[in-house]
Amino acid sequence: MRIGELAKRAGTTTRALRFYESQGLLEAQRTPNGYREYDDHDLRLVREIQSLQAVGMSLEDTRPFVACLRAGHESGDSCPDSREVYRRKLAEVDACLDRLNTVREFLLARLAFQDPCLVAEPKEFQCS
Amino acid sequence: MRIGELAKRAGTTTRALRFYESQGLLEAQRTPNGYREYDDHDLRLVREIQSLQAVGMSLEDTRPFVACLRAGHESGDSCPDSREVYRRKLAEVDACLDRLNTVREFLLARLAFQDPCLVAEPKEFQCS
DNA sequence: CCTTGCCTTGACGTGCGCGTCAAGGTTTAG
DNA sequence: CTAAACCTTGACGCGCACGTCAAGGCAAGG
Repeated sequence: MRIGELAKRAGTTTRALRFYESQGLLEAQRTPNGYREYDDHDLRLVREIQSLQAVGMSLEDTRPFVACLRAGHESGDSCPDSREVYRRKLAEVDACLDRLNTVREFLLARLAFQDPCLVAEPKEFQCS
Repeated sequence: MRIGELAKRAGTTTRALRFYESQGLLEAQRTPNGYREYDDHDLRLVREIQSLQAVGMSLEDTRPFVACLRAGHESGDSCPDSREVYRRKLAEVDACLDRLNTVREFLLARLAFQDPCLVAEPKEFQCS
């Protein structure tokens, strides 16, 4: 399939696919006229990238997963480097959760302090 | 005081202060030679901006607080617009917390699935 | 032959909060 | 007189993941 169809199947854009290629994440065969030609394996790679991005990973983070699939593994996360990314990301997420909880408490305290009626009517917190 | 001293007192840079001015967040008197001249009230404004940024607010978010202080209020969050920003930010934080918790569970599930020994030795989760 | 719709590379734009020169003017210490 | 340490405006850079145009080549339908 050509780049337009791959984009359609993966639910992305041709621009994104060309960008992945420029970053060395995706390779493509070329037809005699210079068009990129992809197969189902490439679609698999793109979907791997997308699902990882969906959980907040950068394109750099996806490299080990793509390499793992390229190496012939069934899933992109069955290689040590990929799992290391998982662990690092988990640590980042935990740190972010801690921070956000602190921020949340700060905001709640400020709102409560400034607007005592909200303490009496916590309904405001749920509906807006 | 001039811009360098204000920056030093606030623990920021002259570039940041000039940027705030370009965004209409900070105003400055000018001495005859064109130098910016600030007073303690301006230092207060800068500190307000910084403390809000520290909890993840954008410069746009800080506008109502600055305006509130300019209007003569004791604290920047004693005006309706400021409290509205607090509430909006709280909603964003809550949404972000939900999302991060989902991501966290995804990562934990993946790590557990791929690396069963981590289930037996959760020590890995704490020390790296 | 012409239009339509695909494809190519290249290059600049986006948002945000400044950092980092560039090229100069001012003030103060020695 | 000169050097150091301030100050001024202006303009480009950064990171990230592309979006968006530009200018053109290729293939198929009518």
